[in-house]
Amino acid sequence: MPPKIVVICGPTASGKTRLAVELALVRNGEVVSADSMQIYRTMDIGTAKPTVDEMRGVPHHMLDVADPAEDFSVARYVDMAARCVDDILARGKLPIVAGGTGLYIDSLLSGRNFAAFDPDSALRGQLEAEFDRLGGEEMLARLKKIDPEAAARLHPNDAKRIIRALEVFHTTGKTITQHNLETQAIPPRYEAVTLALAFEDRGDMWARIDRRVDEMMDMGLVDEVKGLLDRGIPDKCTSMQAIGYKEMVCALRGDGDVLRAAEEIKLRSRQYAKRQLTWFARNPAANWYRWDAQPDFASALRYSTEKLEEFGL
RNA sequence: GGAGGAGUUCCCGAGUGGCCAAAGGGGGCAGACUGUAAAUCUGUUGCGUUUCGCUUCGGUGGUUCGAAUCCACCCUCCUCCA
Repeated sequence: MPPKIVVICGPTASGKTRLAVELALVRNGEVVSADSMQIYRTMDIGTAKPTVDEMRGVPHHMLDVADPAEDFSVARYVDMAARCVDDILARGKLPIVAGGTGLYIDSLLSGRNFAAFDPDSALRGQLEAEFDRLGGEEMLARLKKIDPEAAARLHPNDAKRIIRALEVFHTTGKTITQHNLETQAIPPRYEAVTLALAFEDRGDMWARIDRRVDEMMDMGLVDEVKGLLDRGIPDKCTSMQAIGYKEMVCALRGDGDVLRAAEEIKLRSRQYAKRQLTWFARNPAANWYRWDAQPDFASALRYSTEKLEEFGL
């Protein structure tokens, strides 16, 4: 049997950080972040990275493990996070994976491995150029000849996935469909009890997100982004795709209207939260805990420990 | 007071007699997702008993076989002249 661990997921600003800490305190746990942007050093305010105070002495892992100028990826996340989890288990403590990046969480739990990848390969550049020149229909037709199943699933506009499917075939000789089947056959690395946080009412979630963005502005988001800009972090870096950063960069380079940028950040965060909900809703095993207007952590903690016990933790 | 201009579906905005329930964009809603994932992509968005019917384009009335599109009056807003 794979080792048992805890997962806390949910959309942005749903209280994951706080619940993870509370649970860790009562269950002798350590937190492993599953957040694709909190991995970057110096990106603290805009990613709502837990502060030392918020951590309340509970060890946190997978924060600040990469430089904003580096490229990061799911595969790297899984390698590093799995080591953290295994180490926590070896020390007899409870790993609590908490975060909002669904792909990272699922990949960590599944034990999935990934086909080789090189973002700067000649092949990749060539495929991208061909996609631009020939268009999606043409590239999808090409994929259909080698991997009809993948082609049937993909939309002609889905450039990223069409290119990746072709790339996997050309570099490994296996179709992505075949690769996926093989990786699905790998037994899960961990068995998780999943706690999913959300708000009963969407309007309450939005209000919470708005407030959080206002707080980020008060805490100095603008200066944090200026710092990154001064360091010359290229726009194409993964880190610069983060909500809160790309909008602010745009404003600072343009008319300097940071308040309008903050409104944009609120909007993008709401939309992101919806995508997260869609992702997590796919997991039939998730135990949802839905807040009313105000989160009640005492009650959520009771619910969580109950679920842990049912799960045998 | 005078001269122009404008009011379109949640928002912006096209549409100047039938092919208009009304382009396009935004937002909303829903979904996808296997090395960029806070990314990327898709569907949908007046109502209904849904290959058809009903209500809608500031208001009222009119012209017409037929109007968001033409006419009259009214209301609101904007610009300019007083």
